[in-house]
Amino acid sequence: MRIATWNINSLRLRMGLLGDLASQLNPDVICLQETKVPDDLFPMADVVALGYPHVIHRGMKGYNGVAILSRHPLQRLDIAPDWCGKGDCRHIAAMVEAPGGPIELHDFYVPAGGDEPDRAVNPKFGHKLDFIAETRNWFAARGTLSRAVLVGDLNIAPLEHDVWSHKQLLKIVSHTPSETAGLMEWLNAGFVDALRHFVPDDQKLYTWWSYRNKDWRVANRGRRLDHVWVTPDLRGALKEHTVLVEARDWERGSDHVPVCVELALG
DNA sequence: ATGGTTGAGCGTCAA
Repeated sequence: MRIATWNINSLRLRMGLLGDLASQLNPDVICLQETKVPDDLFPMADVVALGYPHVIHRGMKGYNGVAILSRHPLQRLDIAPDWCGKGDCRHIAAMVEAPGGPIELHDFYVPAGGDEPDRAVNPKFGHKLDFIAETRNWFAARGTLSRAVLVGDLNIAPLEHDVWSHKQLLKIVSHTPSETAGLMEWLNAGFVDALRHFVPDDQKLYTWWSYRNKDWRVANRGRRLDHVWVTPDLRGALKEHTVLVEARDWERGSDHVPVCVELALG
């Protein structure tokens, strides 16, 4: 079972690149964030033509938006609350048919949080902290989960080597101590960091490079904002991972690159 | 400290 996640930054603009992702990574399931398409305009026919007939999506005009595309049947899970009461299309979940039984799959798009890491002057930062506290509490209250996978653009790079300079980013939103501690609490509410299962903590690992760097590869000022978490019972099933770094050079690409994890289920 | 770029949609906000 191959599960990919990608902040596509507009699904309709990058439909062709989604095809490149599908052919290069061969995922069974693709989780998207920032689709930026209202549900009534979702390009269902194009997605089905790519080989993903089982689709759920939650979109709105202009911002946000998440979708799960699958080769295997899905059953939508509507058990989570409306995070922070905003109704803003940042989470979608499903039970996915898989060898050995269904997998519970969560696709998240955590608020970016604005520029100023101070909730007193920047409500977007407060929203981000509240969001990750709510999600952590909700998963913790569910007790020990099994056969669950959580992916998405979590907009936080939690570890020192998840950013190009730990020291220079400590006051930059995405790597401040309140965010990284909050994300680790959420992770520890029942998950294992699948990408760090494959790549040791002392090695640099990025999934995002700003549009604002002319030559992103030379500067290499990346951050690991995109994540794949699995419940501990699936740790032994983790088979391989891919961070599709070359996608950052795709013509009119996203500032995030796709990430894929293969699980040996059954 | 600042500025740099992109997308949605048409002024400006969000990232």
